[in-house]
Amino acid sequence: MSLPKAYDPKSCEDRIYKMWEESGVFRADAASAKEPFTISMPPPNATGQLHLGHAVMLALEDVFIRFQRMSGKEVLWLPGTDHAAIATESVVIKKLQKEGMRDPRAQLGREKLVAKIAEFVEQSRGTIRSQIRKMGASCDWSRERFTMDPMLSRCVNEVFVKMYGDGLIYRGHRIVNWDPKMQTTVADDEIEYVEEKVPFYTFQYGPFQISTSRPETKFGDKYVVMHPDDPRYAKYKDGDTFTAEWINGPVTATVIKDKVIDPAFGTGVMTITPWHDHVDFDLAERHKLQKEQIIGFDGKLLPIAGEFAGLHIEDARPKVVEKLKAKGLLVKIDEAYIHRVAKSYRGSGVIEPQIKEQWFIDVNKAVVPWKRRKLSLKEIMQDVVHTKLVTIIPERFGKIYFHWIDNLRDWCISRQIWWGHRVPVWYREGKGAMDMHVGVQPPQGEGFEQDPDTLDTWFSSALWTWSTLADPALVEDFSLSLEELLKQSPDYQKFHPTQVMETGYDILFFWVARMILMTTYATGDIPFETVYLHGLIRTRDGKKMSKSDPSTMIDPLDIIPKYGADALRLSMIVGQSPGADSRLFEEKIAGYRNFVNKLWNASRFVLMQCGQAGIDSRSVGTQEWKVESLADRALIYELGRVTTEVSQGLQHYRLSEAGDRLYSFVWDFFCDWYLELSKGEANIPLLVTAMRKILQLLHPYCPFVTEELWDSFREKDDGMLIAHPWPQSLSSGKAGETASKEFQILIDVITAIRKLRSDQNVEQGKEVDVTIVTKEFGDLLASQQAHIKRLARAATLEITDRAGKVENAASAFLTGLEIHMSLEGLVDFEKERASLMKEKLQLQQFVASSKAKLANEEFIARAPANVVGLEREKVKEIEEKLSKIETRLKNIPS
RNA sequence: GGGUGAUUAGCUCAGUUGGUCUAGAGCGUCUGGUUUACACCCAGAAGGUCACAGGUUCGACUCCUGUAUCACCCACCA
Repeated sequence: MSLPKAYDPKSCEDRIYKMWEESGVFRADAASAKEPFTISMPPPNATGQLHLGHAVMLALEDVFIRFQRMSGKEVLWLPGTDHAAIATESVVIKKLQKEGMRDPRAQLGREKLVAKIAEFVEQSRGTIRSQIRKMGASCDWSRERFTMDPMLSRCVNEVFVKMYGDGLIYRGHRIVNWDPKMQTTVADDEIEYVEEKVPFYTFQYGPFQISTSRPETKFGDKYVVMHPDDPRYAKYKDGDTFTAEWINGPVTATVIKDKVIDPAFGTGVMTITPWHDHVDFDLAERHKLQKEQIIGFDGKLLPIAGEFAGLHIEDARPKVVEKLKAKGLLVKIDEAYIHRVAKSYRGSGVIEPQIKEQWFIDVNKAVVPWKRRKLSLKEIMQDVVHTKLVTIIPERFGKIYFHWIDNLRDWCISRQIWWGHRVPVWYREGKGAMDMHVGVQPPQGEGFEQDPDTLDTWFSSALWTWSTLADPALVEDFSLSLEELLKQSPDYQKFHPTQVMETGYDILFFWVARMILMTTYATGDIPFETVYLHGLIRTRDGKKMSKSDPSTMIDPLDIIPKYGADALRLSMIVGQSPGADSRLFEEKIAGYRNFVNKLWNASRFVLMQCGQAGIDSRSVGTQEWKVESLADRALIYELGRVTTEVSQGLQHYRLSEAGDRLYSFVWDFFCDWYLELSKGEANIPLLVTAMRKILQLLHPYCPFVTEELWDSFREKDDGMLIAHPWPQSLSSGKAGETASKEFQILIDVITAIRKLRSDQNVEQGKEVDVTIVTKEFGDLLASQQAHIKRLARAATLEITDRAGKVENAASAFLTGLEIHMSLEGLVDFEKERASLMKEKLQLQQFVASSKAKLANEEFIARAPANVVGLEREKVKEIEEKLSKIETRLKNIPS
């Protein structure tokens, strides 16, 4: 069998993926006796395309999954998509507008628009499915879910009803972030602040001067607020009233004193607009002040604005300023004022706070039974992380998480858009009051009308780890409570809680925190044991890749055909630490493409050796392989070590470290030395065994090449590599360690000779005579002379222990035709001895001084007991180190 | 304003309980190479006061304090 000279990912990736998928290895079995290992794939938004953020998520999770699958776990990796309420609706509306529809909401109506969005989503999900496959993700497609599937929707309703019953969901008039463009509320987290330079006006308001950047909201202002301790305004008392000339004539205003006012800012006095500002709203609530709406939900001024009514706020501003100026009330304008404007994270308009009736989740009400206490949702979120039921990697995000919870306000869950889960509440005119029905199903009676609002998209995705595992066959069985439903769902029983939640740190609050909140509340169990957070992928210059600037974007779909999915995966995993942003650029990917190719060629070489020896590479394992050479022994030892280290690394989610270890093992040890030395005297059974192990170890990282190569090394009883058991680490004990050390000496000698040749400008390829003078390693080097001769191009090699000509007996000398100088490579042991001696001396000094201290009665009497204890412990520790150093010194041949 | 992190070779980054780190890798640069797989390769070289200043220690890139620069997150000012 002969393989092409270079690995061509294009020619095999799709074929291999198809083979895996059709074989059924991706499919999890809820009836299996094996220990489960579950990851719920963070569902990409059902809009548009996958980007590098998704690619890194898929790569990391696939490594976890493949490792655990090979390690004998029953793995479930459940894929799916999120309906992404606002994001999707706004994408589709924009699309329709581009196609010429002026106002799609009004023109189509609810039902038709939702149908249009559903159509778009279906298409988009198809794209996403194929992109996930391109990355090699070995997820269980038979269990693919969508947040708006019937069963997932039912879970949403179940949880809503349960929370309502517990008094955790309430409806109230509160100030919310209103997006006039999308005509919906937006969550606190979904707002980002953009700095803008705007004029900052100061006006005369009765006896006070007040400043504002938004004069157009000031029509209804009839309170002035100042700090109670501000001496400038000491003569005014809380509750005092006065008359002020204002935009549309005189108003009666009231003085309010409150500590939120910063006396140092502006004039230290402000008027308030409670309907359109969070802080003012809180203040108004505290002092029970009147609130008036100034701006309509369409962003235009209401009748209270008098002559300005109907104007859009943007247009009204200069006109209002003009009028105030004409009245002589404008004191000054500061043109360089930096103001932070709230904008929607979803990329639509400027946020205008408004008071609206909305649904909220109360995060402070202590009604949730947890460990024989009643806790609030906030407290539950804190408890599960504090008690390490949920571990966050990297740890520092725990702090950020707690900080976020401390500042968490009630969560507004209703949205005024149409795409999403409709609030499961129905109303009808009743006798005197409104009839309200909150239920999983619509009410029986006549005349009920469902709440027009939909739920925040994170409400449904917060249930993702388990709503996806509820048995869809039971969706119509409404006799079952949520608890019973889950009890009767085999997947839920087998695979929940999940083991790892792997996602970007940017959605720690949006999603991870809310999953912990909702899942722990709804199921009484955590959603996952470990949270593994990855960082953002940035450009080479450290900039964010943004859709608005396509030149900064790297599209996985451009990279994969060029470099292969394996190379892309490696470049996003190796050399990255969790939670840290990283930069990606083509050269980096090319570097890992080269590695993949190196692996390919190493296999090719091994296969060639098999061919030359007339051995079938697929039936070597049945033969006994014998350990022949020093290199063989060293290989076995190193193979054992790398297996142990990689297994441990993967177990502890240290993917980068383990990957890096494999990279250098394969390239620097296996290819550069073992394969080179095996030329001419290949131990084929061992070579094939090593190759098989390497493919197994690398498979989680680069599944495609390894599976492709596996075909050449697969024995009769082997299936696909993806399903092959993870290699056990062979232990070869002391003998192996010695072999490894001796092998290192051989490498050092060869390297040293090569370096000498280079220093002496010996022509490449020209053979020289070499003399090595050594006391300790004569036998070793003599047994390896063929290798030294070949790899260092030595015509003759003399090894002697005559140290006569040499001052330092420990250093070796090389004598070529014209070369006679000292060789540095061999003195490692000497150096080691020297450094160990130095360390030993230092430690001995410490032990001596410390013991003297401990013998001193005065010290013992005066020092606190724990200090003495610590000192003793430290002495013990150092003495242990000393004894280790002793043994190491003894092991150095002298 | 509060918080978190980063600062190691020209560039991108590793360095997990302080002691084989006399600080490594990849890319780039330079020199030389058709050696029984691989030029997506091989052999070598140059290049670092581990941001700065103190402290703890027998010993600090690693721990502590402070400073500087950068990045991000949270809150938000009328």
